[in-house]
Amino acid sequence: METSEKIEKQIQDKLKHTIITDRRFLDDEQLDRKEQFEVLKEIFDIDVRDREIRELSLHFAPIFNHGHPIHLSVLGKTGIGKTVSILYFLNTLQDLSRKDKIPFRYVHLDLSIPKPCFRALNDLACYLDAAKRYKRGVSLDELMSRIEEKLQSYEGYFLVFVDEVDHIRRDLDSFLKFLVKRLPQAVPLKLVLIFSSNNLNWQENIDPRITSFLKLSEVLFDPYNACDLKKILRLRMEKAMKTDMIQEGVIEKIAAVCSRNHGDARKAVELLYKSGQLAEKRLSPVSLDIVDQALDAVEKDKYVAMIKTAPRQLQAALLAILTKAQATLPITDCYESYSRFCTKTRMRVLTQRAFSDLISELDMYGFIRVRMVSNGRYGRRREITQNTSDELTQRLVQVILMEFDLE
DNA sequence: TGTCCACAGGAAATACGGGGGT
DNA sequence: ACCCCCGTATTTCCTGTGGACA
Repeated sequence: METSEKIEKQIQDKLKHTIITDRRFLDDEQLDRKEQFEVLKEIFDIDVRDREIRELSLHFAPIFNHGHPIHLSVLGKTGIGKTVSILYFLNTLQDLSRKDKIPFRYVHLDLSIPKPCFRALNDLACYLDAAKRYKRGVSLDELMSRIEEKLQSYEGYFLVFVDEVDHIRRDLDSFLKFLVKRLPQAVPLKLVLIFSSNNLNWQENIDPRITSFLKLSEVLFDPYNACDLKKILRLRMEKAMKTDMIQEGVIEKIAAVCSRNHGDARKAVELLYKSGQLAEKRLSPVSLDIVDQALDAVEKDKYVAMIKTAPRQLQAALLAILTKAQATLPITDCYESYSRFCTKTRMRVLTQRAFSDLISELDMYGFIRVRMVSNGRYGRRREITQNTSDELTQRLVQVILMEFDLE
């Protein structure tokens, strides 16, 4: 009797302290396009992204006059709503053009995960229903021809939204050459391209013969400021959480922290989500203190998740460094302990050259810091400094060992 | 001031693996 | 079943270089 009472009370307690009522609205991945648009529309309605949308409208207005807008380059950091704003805009554009009986279609080429030219073209072909999904084995030329063939009979506006152009890993040149020079000549349609990128100079490394041909207009997306973030967070909170469980100032704090860092809305929402989860676990409302803890947790999770999915060799390299106790150490020392580890686990031992690249990669991801030190007469070398807190270091070591099935 | 270490890091070569065409 | 082709990972080869030392 007593136990059942206890259980009942625990359940009641838990329910009373539930904070997140619909987690889907705290994670865009779980929303479908339509829901994303709805959320977005509400944000637009409170004047966020007003300027950007206006610029887009002005740029594409000529379509309704049978003009031909030039290509567009949309710039701005990640997580500030470039993709979803543009998609929303394009969708509206499509509706409008339908009303005016203007043939208009668009394709969203999503390169948020980097892929080579071949994949990108293949994706485009798939959207057009011009080819199936190949892994390998078809030449680029073949794909291009098929795309052209498919579009041969279409004469309206055709818009390709190349999302994160600079993510085309190899041969961005030939990809662009196709879109900019070859395709428009091969088919009768009116082609308009939109490129988005978080790198302001993404055109820098492109063959000048293409750039000179490519006339671009630009729209710049600003990072969200604290005020925008506050509006966005409040909206999400109302949709997904019990508002009375969230203390005064929490939203403001998250908005402030995130606007200071990157102005990234996705991260802000993620932080709100994590705070909610943490608070639920503690059976307490979301307080400022909990936000701090969530901030910490989000940061650490990022590193752990990254190393978990990283290639074996990279894991081994990091392990070799983390298990060395010194604060700073030259790469050669690391290489030794790395190669020892490899032989122990019967992995292939990479050359120093390759190892050196792994080190640079680890530096890029922020696991370690590398700096060049010159000893003059005695040569130059790079030195590695650990960049993670002791606690995180231990956790990373643990995770990597687990990945290797070692204790 | 010139030398020269000990490595960095670019470029090209090579190995590899897996899918499609035939 | 065999060959060809492409993308990726790694190796091999090589040139470049900051600055202590003589």
